[in-house]
Amino acid sequence: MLETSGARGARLELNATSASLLGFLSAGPQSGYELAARIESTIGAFWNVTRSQIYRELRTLEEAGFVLGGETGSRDRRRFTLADPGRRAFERWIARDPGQEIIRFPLLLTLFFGDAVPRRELARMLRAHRARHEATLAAYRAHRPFVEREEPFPALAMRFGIIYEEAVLAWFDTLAADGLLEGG
Amino acid sequence: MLETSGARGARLELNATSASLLGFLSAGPQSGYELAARIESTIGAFWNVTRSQIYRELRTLEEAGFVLGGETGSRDRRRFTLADPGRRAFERWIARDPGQEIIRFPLLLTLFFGDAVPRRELARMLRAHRARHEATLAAYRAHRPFVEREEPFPALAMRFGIIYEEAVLAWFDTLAADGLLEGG
DNA sequence: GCCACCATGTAACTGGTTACATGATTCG
DNA sequence: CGAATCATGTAACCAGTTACATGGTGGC
Repeated sequence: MLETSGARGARLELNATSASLLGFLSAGPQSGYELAARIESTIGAFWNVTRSQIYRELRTLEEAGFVLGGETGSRDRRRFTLADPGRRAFERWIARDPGQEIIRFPLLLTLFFGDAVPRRELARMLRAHRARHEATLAAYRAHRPFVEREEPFPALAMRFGIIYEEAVLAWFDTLAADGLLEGG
Repeated sequence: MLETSGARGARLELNATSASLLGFLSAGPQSGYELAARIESTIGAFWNVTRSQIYRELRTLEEAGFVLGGETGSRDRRRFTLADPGRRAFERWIARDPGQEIIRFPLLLTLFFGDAVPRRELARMLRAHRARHEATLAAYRAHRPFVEREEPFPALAMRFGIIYEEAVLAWFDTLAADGLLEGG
């Protein structure tokens, strides 16, 4: 009688992705698709997650008794509800020391090996990426007031996003000053 | 007779990790361990790779005829040499458009859900991470002159590293101004 | 000459990505 | 009402991490 779903649950080691699902489910029951959309638009910039992953983690969390799957709706949609063991697991998880950041920045790889890249190609790439970052920064700035008013902690993360994007653009400017964005 | 190693090789799709191995092997034959050390100390900050991965990719690259494995030395060491098809594959790869960066910053996740974290714990974590970033920045600054003198393109990537770390520290300072680093 | 540490690699597992399937909804 | 798009999910594959094994080397 020890093997209840609660007991199983207590032993499941959360990973950051499934932990964040629990965190988002605190706000109420959601389907995988809904979670994916919210995650993408909130922590997506600094915590990359794909939908497939979410569905897999939800299944695991359900088996562990951390979330409860609801009825299957249209298009097979199921909303999941945060269960009590899940809430406790989340609280334990969120208080542990977070690891270092991991960055994968393919453009820096290209630049690192820049010797081997045709100059105009390189310039074209740099300009395209710069434009992308400008757009991202603009989007952050547009949403900022709302987030700051409504959600203090997420706003601190967004602040990072803004400072980060400003830094990236400043870096592009140093490349431009070296003439690397011209041509192509 | 079409299935020579060259023909096989031409079809192998490179991923960024194996491509960068080819890039590093341009500088001469190296073992997996040696590659790991050089990668860690050069692109490690923006291109995370583990040793196990390197060994696996080397095997694949060898099968494809992109690198040539040498004799087994002491402690099973084998140095790999860049072969001609490998050099061509690298040149094709490095000229393609690099994708967007992917960031996984666990501390931001913690902060995003900061409501749920005991205040002193949070302060402790933030201070610890700040210290880590200060150390990283100091290390970059120390190596910078050498890299700028010797390797222009890697120096541009390092420039990013410095700007990034400065931005991260500036962000920590805004948190400090909000009193979030105090206590604990 | 033994202990600690460095160099080198493999195997197994977990997490992340890509490709695919299909049922609603909207709109021209 | 048919085409395009959105919502929802699964399965298979590939990449990344963790844990482990073991042989040299250098210093006491």
